[in-house]
This record gives sequence, C-alpha cells and structure tokens, in this order.
Amino acid sequence: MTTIHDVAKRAGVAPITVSRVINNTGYASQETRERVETAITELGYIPNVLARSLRSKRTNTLALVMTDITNPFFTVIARGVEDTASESGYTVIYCNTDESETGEYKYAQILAQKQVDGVILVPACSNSKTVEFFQSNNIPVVLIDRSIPDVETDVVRCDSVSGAYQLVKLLIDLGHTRIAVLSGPREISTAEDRVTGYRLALAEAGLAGNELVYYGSFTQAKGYDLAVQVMAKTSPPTALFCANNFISIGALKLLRDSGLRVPEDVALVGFDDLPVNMVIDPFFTVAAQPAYEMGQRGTELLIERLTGGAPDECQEVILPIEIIVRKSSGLAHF
Amino acid sequence: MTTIHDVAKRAGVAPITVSRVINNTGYASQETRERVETAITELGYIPNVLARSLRSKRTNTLALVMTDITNPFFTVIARGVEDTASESGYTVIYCNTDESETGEYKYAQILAQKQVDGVILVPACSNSKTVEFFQSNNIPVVLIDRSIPDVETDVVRCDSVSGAYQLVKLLIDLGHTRIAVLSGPREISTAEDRVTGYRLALAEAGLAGNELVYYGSFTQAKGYDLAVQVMAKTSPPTALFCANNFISIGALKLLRDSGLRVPEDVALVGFDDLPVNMVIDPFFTVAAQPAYEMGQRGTELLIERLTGGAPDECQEVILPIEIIVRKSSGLAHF
DNA sequence: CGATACCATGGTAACGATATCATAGCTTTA
DNA sequence: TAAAGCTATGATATCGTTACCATGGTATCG
Repeated sequence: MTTIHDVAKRAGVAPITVSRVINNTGYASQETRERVETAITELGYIPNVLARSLRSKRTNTLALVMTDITNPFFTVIARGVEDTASESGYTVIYCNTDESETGEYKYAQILAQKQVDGVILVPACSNSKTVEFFQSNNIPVVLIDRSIPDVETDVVRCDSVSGAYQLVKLLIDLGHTRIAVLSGPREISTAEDRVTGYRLALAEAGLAGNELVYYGSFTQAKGYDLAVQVMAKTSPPTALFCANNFISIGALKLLRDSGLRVPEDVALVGFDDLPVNMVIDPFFTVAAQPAYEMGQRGTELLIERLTGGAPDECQEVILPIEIIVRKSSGLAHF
Repeated sequence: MTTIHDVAKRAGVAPITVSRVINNTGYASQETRERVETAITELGYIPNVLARSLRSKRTNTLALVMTDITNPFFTVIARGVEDTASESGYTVIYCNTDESETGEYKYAQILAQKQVDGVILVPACSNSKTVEFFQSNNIPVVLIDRSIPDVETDVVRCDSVSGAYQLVKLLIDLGHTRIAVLSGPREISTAEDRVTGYRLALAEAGLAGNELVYYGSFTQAKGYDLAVQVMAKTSPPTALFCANNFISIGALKLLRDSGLRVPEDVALVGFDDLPVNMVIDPFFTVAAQPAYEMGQRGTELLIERLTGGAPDECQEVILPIEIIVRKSSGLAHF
C-alpha cells in the first residue's frame, strides 16, 4: 500500500502538501502541483478514505434506507438519489429493510457505525425510534414517500389523499358504486392516506355506506389474498382500488384466476406505475408518483442540510401525482 | 461523539479491554464484561468502524459491481449476495456501471479508496483493466455471470452455450427453420456464448446457411430496434431467440406493434426469467439462470478467498440452467 | 517604509480504534 | 516445586490522513 508519505517523499514535499494538491485546498504552486501529480500516477497512489474520514469527520456518504428494493418504485427513487448524490460527490449506501421495524433499527446501528453523513429514509413503521436514534447521533434524516407523526425532519412525499381521491372519483364517475380499497399496513402513512382519499371520494358521492376497506401489506401475495377476501363477499365490488403496484398485480392475478375479466367484469385502478422497460403493454390506470424526482429532491434537501444551506425549520415537499388513464379502469359501467 | 475512551473511563478499565469485550477477542472476566456492557448502553456508545478498519486493515465490506441495477436478473443476484454476505458479517456496497467501461473503472477507484475487502464483478467489457487494477491493489475479485479472457479470477456463471442451444433446438423441433438471434454486445461473453449455442443448434440441424445474427445491447430499446431490422427482411424469421429478458420484451413489443401475434405468427424464446411478483401471466419460454444462487456462490467464493479457505488456483463454478416452456414458443409450426 | 495581505509550505498532533508486547496472578503438570 | 500454560488486564505505538498553527517570502497599500 502506497501512502501519502510515499508520494510526499517522491515529490520532495511534505505529506500535507500532497493532501492540499489532492483535495484542492489551500495553496500549491503550479510546479509543486505537477511534481505531486506525477508522483501520484507513478506510484499508483490511492488515497485511503478511511483515514481521511476519520480525521475530517466527514465520510461523504449518504444512506438510502428503503423497504422493498425489488419494487421498481423504490428502484427508481434509488436512481434519483444516486444521480443527485454523485453529482455532489457523495456515495450512497443502499439498505433494504423488507418493511421490518427491527431490520430498520439494525441498519441504523450499522450506518451510524459507518459514520454516514446523512440518511434518506423510507420508514418501515410509524414508530419514531429510528429517526430519534439518528438524530441523537447528529445524523440528519430526510423522510421520503412516507411520513411519521411527531418527528422533526424534512419530508419529501406525494399527496396520497388527493391521488386516491382522484382515482376513486374516476371509478365513481364511470358508474361504480361498490368499490373496495386494498391497502398496505395500517401504520404506514401512505396506506392510511390512500384509504382517507378513498373515503373522501365515496362520501362526496353519497356512498359512505358502501365502504369496503382492506388493510394488508404492499406485496403481490397480500394483494392476491385481499382480493380473494373481498371477491368472496355475497355482493362483491365492481371495482378495486389498490394502494400500490404490487397489490394491483396480485389483485389482477386473482381476478384472472377467478375467470373475471378486467375491466369488463371488475375495474381496477392503483397507485404507482410500472417502469416502461418491464412492461409490454401498459394496462393499469394508475396514480403515478414522480419517483425519480422524489429521490432527487430528498437528496437535495439532505445535502443542503449537511452543507448548512438549509433553513432551521424542517421542510415538507409535496410533489404532484399524475393520473394516467389506461385500460384497467374500463369505460362507463352499467 | 462518545468514544471507546469514554466507555473505558466509565467502566474503570482500559480502552483495549472495552475493545476486547466488543469484539469478543482475548479474555475478559464476567464481571468486567458486564461493567463494560452497562457503560456502553448507558452512554449509547457506537463504535467507529472507520477507526477500527484503519487500524485492523479490514473493512468487512464487499462491493457488488453490476451493469444494470434495473434488470431483475441482477436485482436477484444482489439479493443472493446481500444475504450471504450479511450472514458472514459483511456489508455490501452496490455499484451500477450502466454497461459502461469508464463507469466501471471509475467505481473501481472509489472502491479501492474505500478499502473494500473484495469485489464481485459483472464486467461491462471484455477488457481486463478493472480486474487488474483491483488485483494490483490486493483486492480479490470474483467474476459473476460473465467471464473475461486471460484473467486469473474465480468465476461463477451459467453455461450460456448450452442454454442457447437448448432453446434454439426447441424452436427447430417445433418446425422452425428461419430463426434469428437478437443478442447483446459482441464483447460480452454471454452475448457471444448465446450466439455460439444458437449456431451449434442450427448447424446440427443442417440449417447453418440460415443464420440471422444480430448484436446490440441488453436493453428493451435495442431489442425493439433489432426486431425492427430483422422483421424488415424480405423473408423474415418465424422465430426469434433473444439473449436476455429486456431484449425479449422489446422484441415482443415490436411484434405486437407490427400486428404480429406471438406465438401464432412469430415464436419467441429468450434468456432470463422475470420475477413472479412483477408478472401477471407468465408468457415467455425462457432459459432461466439461478440468479440468487449465482450471487450466493460468488459471495461464498469471495469470502473463502478472504478468509484464506480457498485453494490457490482459481475456481470456475458453472451453475445449471433451467428451460421453462411457456406460451411464447408456441406449438409445432407448419 | 512599516503594516497588511496573500502565497507557499511544513511541523505536530490528533481522529478512534486495535496490534503487539508486557505483566502478573493462578492453575496445571511433570 | 519449578516450569509451563492459562486468565485477565494494561501501556504503547500505530493505521493514513487532515486540522491547526507556524513560518517566511513576496506583493500591496496607505
């Protein structure tokens, strides 16, 4: 391992001068700079960022903690984070909690040990333990996609209530009166908010008595499972609103397996689009969240806070949702 | 920030004793152990792994460098790597090269700076620069999925030649005689191997004169593009063999856009399955590689090498491919 | 022309942990 | 009972870098 001392010796300068050249801090004459640079390439010197970070107390590393890395929605967020972070010279550590609270806390420990400068968190629960842990260790946190009650952090999310309202309103306008919502876990803000939007739309249409609310989790298997339950009712709904893409896929699978056609027999709308490169024939009517921008804005906020450019109070950024009408919602019903 | 010194002071011992308790190295009496542990929890002490790694020269960190993080095939590999690594106490840094040689080399620098213990690499090119760079910095490398000529490393991959042969043979057995292959970049071993397998099957059937070989890249857009080219021929093929899942999707899209039915008008087979939770109705006949096991085995090999449990010579692990026949290949033709 | 500012460079200490060696009491063994 | 081995603990040096302070030369200014 060649160190900064080896380079310094070869270039005939002090280590600190090499450091200045590498980091472009302080002064260095053109001539010294060149001598150092040739020494670096001749020796194939690679700075040791562990030592650097230990001394400087900055790792230039951010962590992205999310709940389901297999979901393209989060993969796209990750892209947004990665691109934005690397523009500012940060690297990103990705962590997958699988929607587990203990997994999340376990990762929090590891990340603090690794001295990450900041964390972008998609919380796996409504519990504030993880956030408080980070904050007590002076690690700024930005929440993304989901919020947590009674916590002081920056947040980047979409207006799930409004998105859900619009989707359900669309179904009502098409003539549906028996509409079910298949949602995620009750403790997750987005799962709740989407149910709230659903209720708003029903209430407005005088259908408050027809509520069919199912909570579960944001997975295909659970989507299938919830669809089994709701379609087994004596008078099953004519339309389903699914709270995310995987629930939509699971529900659609159950409907097909039951010999029901979508949208002819049952209409389907849901949150979160699938990425173009994974889909042959876009089918789902969805409320599409700007995942890439969510990652981007979240990272920007975090970096601002790290570099002191952020205001004292926490910010909440709410990005717009786009309703994309495709085939699964069908035409006017009845 | 509370340090190991603070803990030591509180527990009335030397820092090194705290270190021993934390790491379970050396001796410590039950009583001391307890005093240290209560001091740790009382102070909320978090060890600084930067300092630890700087001194011990081990980061317990592996890097997974892959070419396309949006491709489920690689996402699943990543899962295999993650699970295996964390079982042995390693954390994983994920890097996405987007199939770019320069991106790959750039990441190599960063990873060396971060002092990763080892690297699992899906090479973006047939060039050995990156591997040699790692090796010259004493960082062991395991290649996964793709191999590189003239390089001494462990490799975990599948037999692409055989998988391609079997898929194309299946098409021939169904009666097809004009079959095209849409492959990835010429420099990538898997792209080449799959063409080789295709050629083998044709030659065996006495169809060597009918070869239709298209190289491109492993993306949906390129799959579409290559399909445009091949279907524009005066006597277009009656079957396509696509070298990966994204090419398959792109090709299928073009066929649908051209009003052609699959498999009735054109049959389609390809490499790499799509994950169940992303698909409603499995359609593609594929050669499925055991992605999870590939990640797993690759990581095991790497860890063995790090802990000195590996033999001197490099190992090449070749995992079996499963041919899954579904609808896209159709029934007997003509 | 002395004060002030900027440029260029270096010495020393410190970041927070562990490797290495040392010490000393106690137990086992021949 | 002396040698050897185990248990329990600590002192010191060091990993590779940068923060901080210091030095001296040259340019600028009132």
